[in-house]
Amino acid sequence: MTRKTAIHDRVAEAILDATADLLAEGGEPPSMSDVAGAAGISRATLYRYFPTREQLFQDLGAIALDMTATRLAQADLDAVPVPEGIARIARVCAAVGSKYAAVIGHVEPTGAAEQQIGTLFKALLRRGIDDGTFRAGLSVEELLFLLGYLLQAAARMAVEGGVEKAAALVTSVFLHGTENRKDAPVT
Amino acid sequence: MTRKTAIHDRVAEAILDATADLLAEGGEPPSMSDVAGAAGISRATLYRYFPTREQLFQDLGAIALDMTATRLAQADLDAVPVPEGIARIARVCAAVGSKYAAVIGHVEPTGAAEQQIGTLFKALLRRGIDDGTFRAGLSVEELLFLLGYLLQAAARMAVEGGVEKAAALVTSVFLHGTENRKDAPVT
Amino acid sequence: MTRKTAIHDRVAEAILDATADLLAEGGEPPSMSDVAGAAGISRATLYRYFPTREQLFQDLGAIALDMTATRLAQADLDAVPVPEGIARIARVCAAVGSKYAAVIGHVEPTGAAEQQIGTLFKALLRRGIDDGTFRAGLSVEELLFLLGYLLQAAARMAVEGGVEKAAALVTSVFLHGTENRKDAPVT
Amino acid sequence: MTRKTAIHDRVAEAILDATADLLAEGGEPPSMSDVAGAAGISRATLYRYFPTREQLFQDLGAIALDMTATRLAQADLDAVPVPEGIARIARVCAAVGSKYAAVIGHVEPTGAAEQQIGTLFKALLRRGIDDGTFRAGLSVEELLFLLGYLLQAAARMAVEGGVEKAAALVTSVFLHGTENRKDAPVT
DNA sequence: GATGAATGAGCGTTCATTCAT
DNA sequence: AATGAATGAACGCTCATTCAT
Repeated sequence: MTRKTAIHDRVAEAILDATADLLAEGGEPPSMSDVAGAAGISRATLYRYFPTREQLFQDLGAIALDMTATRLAQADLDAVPVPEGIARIARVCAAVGSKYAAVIGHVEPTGAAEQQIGTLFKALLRRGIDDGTFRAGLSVEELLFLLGYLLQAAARMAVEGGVEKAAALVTSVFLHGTENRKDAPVT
Repeated sequence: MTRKTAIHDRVAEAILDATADLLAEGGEPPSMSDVAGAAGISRATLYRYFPTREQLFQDLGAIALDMTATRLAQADLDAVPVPEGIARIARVCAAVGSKYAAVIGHVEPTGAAEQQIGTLFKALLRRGIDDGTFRAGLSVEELLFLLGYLLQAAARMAVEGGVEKAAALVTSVFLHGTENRKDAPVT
Repeated sequence: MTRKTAIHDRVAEAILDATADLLAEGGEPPSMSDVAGAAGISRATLYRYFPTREQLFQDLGAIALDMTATRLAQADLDAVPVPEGIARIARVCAAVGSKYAAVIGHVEPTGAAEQQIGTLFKALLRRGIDDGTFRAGLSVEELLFLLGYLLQAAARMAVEGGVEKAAALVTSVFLHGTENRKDAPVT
Repeated sequence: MTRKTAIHDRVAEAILDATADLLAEGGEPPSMSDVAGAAGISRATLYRYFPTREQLFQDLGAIALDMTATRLAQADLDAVPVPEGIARIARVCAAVGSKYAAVIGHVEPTGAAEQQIGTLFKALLRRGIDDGTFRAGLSVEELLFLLGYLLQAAARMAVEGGVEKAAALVTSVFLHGTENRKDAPVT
C-alpha cells in the first residue's frame, strides 16, 4: 500500500507543480485540459486526482499554506523577541509567497494550516502587546489585519525585488508603524 | 442625442447598480445571466451596454475609482502637509472602499482614473521624500506599493470597524512606519 | 409566435431527418456530435432541441409511429372486409417500415400513436373473430402478437424486396395461417 | 492444460451466467462494470475472458444458438415429414428462446451455430417446396425469413404462455399460411 | 494471470459571446 | 435598439478499452 500511496502522491504533486507553473505564467487561469496537458496526463486521469477544478486550486493553495506553516513552526517564534519574530514571519511569507504569488487570492482560508498560522501570529502579536512592543490601543485583531495585508505586499514585492529586501521593508514599516513611543501620534 | 444619451446612461447605471448589489451579496461573482435578470433586461441587451463581462466589472470598478479620483481632487492634497495628505487619502479610500469592497479585486488597473490617482499619490509621496517626511532610502515606488496595500486594508476594515477608525489606524501605521527619525532602525 | 414555432419545427425536422439518414447508413448509432454535424448545427444547439440522446431517438421513432397511425387512420379499416383491412395494414407498415427500418427497435412503445395503432388493430382483429374470418380458439391478443411480428418481417423485407411484394406475402401468410376452415388442423 | 482450460471455462461460464441474469432483469443492458461486479471479478479480468463487450454478448447469444443447434441436430428433422419438422423446430426454439428471451436481439448472426441452424432450416424448407408442402411461388429465402420472425414470436410468447402452446400456434400459422392449396389465394 | 490505474470518446450542462431578425 | 437563438469552450462525469505491474 505504501508503494501505491507514494506513486499517487508523486503524480498529484506533479499535477500541482504543473498547475502552479501555468498560473505563474499569468493571464487567465488554466483550464483542466491545459493542466492535464501540462502534467502529461489525460483529462480523465486529472479528474481522478482532483475531482473538481476548485479542489485543484484549493489544494494548490493549501500547499503554499502548509509550506508556510511548516517553516513558521521551525522558526521558533516563541524563543525570540517580538521584533525578530515579525522579521522571521516576513521572510518566510516573502519567500513562499514569491513562489506562489499567483496562487494567493485563489485560496479560501478553510484549511487547517490557515488556523495554525493564525494561531502562531496571534500568539506573537499578543506577546508584543503585553511586552510593550506595540503601542497601547491596538488590538490583536487590528494588528493581525494590518500584518496580513503587509505580508501580502511583501510576497508580491519579493517576486521582483527579492525576498530579503521585501521582508526587511515590510518588517520595518510594520514595527515602526505600530511601536510604542512617547511622541505624540501623528493623527 | 442628449435624450438618447441620457437614457443610455440611465440604463447603464441601473445595470451597474444591479451588478454591485449582486457582488455585495457575496459568493461567486454573478453570471451575465444573473446580471441581466437582476437588471430586468435580456442577456443580449446587457451586451449592448457592456460588450464583455470584463468590461462590466472594469466599469464597475472604474466608478469606484472615479469617485475616489474626484474626491481626492477635491481634497487639495497639494495644499496641505504630507501627513495630512496621507490622512485625507486614507479617509477617502476607506469611505469609498467600504461601499465597493466587493468590487475591489475584480478590477484591473487599466482605467484613466487609476492613472490619475497614481499621479496624485506619487506627487504627494515625492513631496514627502523631499521634505523629509519619509526616511531616506525609500523610493516612491516602494512607498506607493506599501500605501496601496494598506489602503486596501483600510477599505476592508472600514466595512466593519467604521471609516474614521480604519483611516486613522492605517494613516498612523504608514506614517510612523516610514517616517524619518534619528532612532536606529529596528532591522 | 406562429413564425417562431414554424422555424423551430423546421429545424427539429431537419435534425430528425439527418439522424434517420445516419441511422440508415448502418453501423453504430451516431453520436450527438455526428448528428449535429450532419444537421449543420452545433452540438449545443442540438441539445436545445433534443435535451437527450434518448429523446432524439424516441422522437424519431415516434415520427414513424405517427406516420403509421395517420396512414392507418386514412385507410378506412372499418369500412372494408377484414382481409382487405389486414392487407392495407400490411402495406402501410411495409411502406413506413421500409423507410424507418433502422429506427424500429430503438423505439420504446410509450407514445400515444402506439396506443392508437393498437386500438385500430384490435378492433379489426375482433371483427375478424366475430365474422368468422379467423378460426375459433384464437384470441385477439394472440392474433395481435403474431400480426406484430409478421408486420416487422414485412417492414424489413420491404427494404430489399419492395413494399407490395412484402405486404402481399405477409398478408397471405397471416390470413391463410389463421383462417377458419373445415380441414383438419395440421398440428 | 486440461486443468487450466477447465478453470478457464468455469470462470467464463460464471461470467456468462451473471450476464444472462443481469439481462433478464430487464432495463438497460448491463455495463462491463456491472457484469464484473456481478461475477465477482475486476473489470480488467473480465476483459481477459471477453476482450470486448460485443464479444461477451455474442458469446452469450452463441450459447443459446449452440443449444438450439444441438437440440435441432437431435431432432432428426430429415427423418420426419416437413410439417412435423417445422413443429419440432418451433418447439425447440420456443423452449430455448423462452429461457434466453432477453438475449435475443442483442445477438449478431455471425457465429458458426447460426450457419448450422440456417443450413438445417433451408434443407427442410427446400424439401417442403419440393414435396408440395408449401405452395409454389415461395422461395426458400422468403420462407426462411417468415419462419425466423414467427419463431421469434414463439420464443417471446413462450415466456408467458408456455412452450407448447406457443409452438403449436406458430407451427399452425406458418404451415397453413404457406401451404399448397387448390383454393384461390386470399389476396 | 489478475489487478489498479490510465486513456479516449462521448454525454449532458453552463456560460460568455455573437448573429439574425 | 432589443430580442431569441446559435455558438464554442469548458466542466464534470461515465464507460469501454488498454497498460504496467
